[in-house]
Amino acid sequence: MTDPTQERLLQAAEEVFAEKGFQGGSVREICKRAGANVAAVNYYFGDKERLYIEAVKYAHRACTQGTPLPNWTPDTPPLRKLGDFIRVFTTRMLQPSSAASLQLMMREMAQPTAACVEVVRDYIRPMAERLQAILRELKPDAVAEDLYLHGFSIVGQCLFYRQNRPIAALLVGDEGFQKFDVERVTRHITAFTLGALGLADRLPDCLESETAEVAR
Amino acid sequence: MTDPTQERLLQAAEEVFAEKGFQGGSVREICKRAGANVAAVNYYFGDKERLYIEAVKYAHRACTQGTPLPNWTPDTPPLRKLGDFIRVFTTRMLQPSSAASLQLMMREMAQPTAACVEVVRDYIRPMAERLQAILRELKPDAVAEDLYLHGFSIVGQCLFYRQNRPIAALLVGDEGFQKFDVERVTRHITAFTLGALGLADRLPDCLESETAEVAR
Amino acid sequence: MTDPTQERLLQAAEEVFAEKGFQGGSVREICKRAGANVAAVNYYFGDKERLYIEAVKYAHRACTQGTPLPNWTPDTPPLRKLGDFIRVFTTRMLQPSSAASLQLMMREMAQPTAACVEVVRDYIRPMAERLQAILRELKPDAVAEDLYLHGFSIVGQCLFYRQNRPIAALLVGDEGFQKFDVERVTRHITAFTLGALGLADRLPDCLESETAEVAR
Amino acid sequence: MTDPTQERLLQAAEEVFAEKGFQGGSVREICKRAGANVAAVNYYFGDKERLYIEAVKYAHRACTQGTPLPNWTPDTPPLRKLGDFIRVFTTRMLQPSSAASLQLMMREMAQPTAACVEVVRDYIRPMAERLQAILRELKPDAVAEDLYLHGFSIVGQCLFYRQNRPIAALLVGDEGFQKFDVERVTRHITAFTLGALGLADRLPDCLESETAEVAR
DNA sequence: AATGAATGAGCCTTCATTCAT
DNA sequence: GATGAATGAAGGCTCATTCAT
Repeated sequence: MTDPTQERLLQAAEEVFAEKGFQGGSVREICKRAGANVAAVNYYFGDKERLYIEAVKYAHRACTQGTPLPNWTPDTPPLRKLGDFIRVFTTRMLQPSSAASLQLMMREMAQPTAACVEVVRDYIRPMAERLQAILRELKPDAVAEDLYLHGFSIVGQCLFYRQNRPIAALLVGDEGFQKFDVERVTRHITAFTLGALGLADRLPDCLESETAEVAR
Repeated sequence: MTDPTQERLLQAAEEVFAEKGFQGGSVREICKRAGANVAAVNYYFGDKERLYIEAVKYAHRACTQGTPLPNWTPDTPPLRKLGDFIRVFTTRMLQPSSAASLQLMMREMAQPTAACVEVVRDYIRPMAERLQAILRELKPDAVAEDLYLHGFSIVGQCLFYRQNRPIAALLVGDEGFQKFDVERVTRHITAFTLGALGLADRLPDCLESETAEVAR
Repeated sequence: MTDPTQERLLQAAEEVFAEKGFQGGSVREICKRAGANVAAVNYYFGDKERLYIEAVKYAHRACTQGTPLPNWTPDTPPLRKLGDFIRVFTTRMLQPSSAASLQLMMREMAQPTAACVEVVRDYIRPMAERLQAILRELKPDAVAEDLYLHGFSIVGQCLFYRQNRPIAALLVGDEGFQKFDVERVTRHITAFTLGALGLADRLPDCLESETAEVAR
Repeated sequence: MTDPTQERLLQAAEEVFAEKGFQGGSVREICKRAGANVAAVNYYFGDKERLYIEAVKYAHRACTQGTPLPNWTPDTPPLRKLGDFIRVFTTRMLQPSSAASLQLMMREMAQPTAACVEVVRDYIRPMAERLQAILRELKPDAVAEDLYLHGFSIVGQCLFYRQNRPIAALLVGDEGFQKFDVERVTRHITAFTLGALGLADRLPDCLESETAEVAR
């Protein structure tokens, strides 16, 4: 992790695998891009598959660490938390900085490998549980399955902008897609979701977060 | 197209590419599975990439034809159309029959290739325009971009169940995911969406479609 | 078998494997020596191991076909058969024509692989049974195990000249080893064996075979 | 030589090279088995080939020291010496204790390397000369070449049981080969050889050695 | 003296593709 | 028109070896 060659290999692997997939990316290209020897992958990671898994985890780490959730206090109101959550998610989806990382994650979702299990366990489940907790505060009487359905609806809206970005861009044009920036999408999804929860009038409670708090 | 060998090649390519991706799937395996000669791919399609594109289009055709939209009359109320649309989409996402086709589509979304352009033009854009038309009927004063945002929210909810199925299944368990069947998910997304549109009380107008109408 | 490329591959494999062993010989070198493509081995034989097995069998065929046993008639006396057998064996061991073939066989004996089973079944067992039959005629009252011990003693004497040729040549010098030609070794082993069988006075009955009959 | 790491490397090399040959055995595995560093081989022996040579010599030392010739007195009769010699040789060939050592020696015979010269000079030639001396006592009038031929016949019979053990075991079955134990083979080869020397009636003079004398 | 991190050469195999038939 | 034999390129990986410590 601290070894600079290992770090460069992970970065290169993230880019190459994101661009060409596990099968399409070659160890040779990754090493070349990382300025390392052909044998470096086997030396540091054992084999190509393990490098891939580590690259996926590295990618997810890059995605989440770049845009963390705010540090809520015990008395942060749940609506505020929900607004924060949506904003963090849309930010992750739309900011171009971590394009390769997200691309790699999307590949992993489409065709899960051994990496998926580790990523879900280490990174996704904690996020999911935080969203469930927020929704439980907002709908204390709902059964667990309904909470999941609501969570899926919220997250599904956010993920759309990354997972189907090429399609959306083809539909509305690249310049058209530019208009869907973080701010606009966040406001839309927040309003859409509050309406669905029957809390349309509480929209201001959600959006008062300073954007500076979550922007990196 | 009418050549039975060509047809078998497309089916085999759909399966293999869905399972292993473009790079992972081999021409040899596809030909073997289709009972054709090793050179058949190059003979019928020119090269592997063109076969892939045709397989993606074939897959999308299979997806849409398997679960078509109902034939609405001019006086079908828009809410009913919206309900139908959601049901058709969730059905496509959740029914296991067309697993390979959808899997291949998901791959293409995650990493668009030349096939993506053709699929969007031939199959996705028409669907998108129908949804835009429905939403325009429901919100005649909204600007085009807001209609898109609403459309993305609706479709994003539906796509979630396919694009992130492995993750969702890991979160709630395989047996837990079974509970999210077409009926339940359809009702949830319809209700969630109507609420977001401020039409929560109109839910019955959406759901009166006989399921037989959309079941294949 | 009839394919000239396949034939050349077998010959090249025999030489290379004889010289460097299974691990030491490379597919690349074999193909190069055979004037074939690098992929030819996998195309014709599947993998390196199968090529090796076929090369060993090819080598044994070359050894045995070059110096076959004479066609005995029902009334050929057993001593004559024994003399023929010894002469054929020493000829195979000492004639330089099939050096590579024998070298490869010796390697296989020292470290048997999957090829050994097939060679024993197809080529060695028939020879062994013929020797057993001859010995049974000469010693009708001996138990089977004693016949094997005698057979091993006879064959062991012959094999020595090939299996330990480098050592013997180092002991007596290369020019000294030259003196142990087929004729002399045959006479010695025949006389030694007849003496061991208590038939020393019958030596002439053994050696009357025309050498032309077994020389190639 | 006295360095314990060097000793462990030699033992490990003997085992690995015996099992997989020079090319098949890897320096890494040898070092691992010896609990030494990857670079230890190059440090102690220069390169892999020199380690191999030392391992072969080490193996031959282990073979001969494990079953030494008895200490004959000047008046030990030659027939007794011959019997001892045969027994020592068959014991070395058939006792399973030194399997790895002998296996490695057999490999070296089949494909002599630089190690062969040294082994012959240091270990084999002395043995050969002792056998020549014995035979010279028994056949004082024979020419040197005939003495060699007789020596080769004797040693060839013994070596057979090791050099062609896999083949013999395939011919008579593994359990069948078990019956050829040291005692039986020794008696057979001794009797066979005495008969060949025209001394069949002197068999008792050969076999009176106490077995304890040659057992390790 | 002795180590282990790091390397470049080479391994076997699979691949998509072509060409003569 | 349609095939299958044959190919060159490239794949992942293992190897013996070296060099700074």
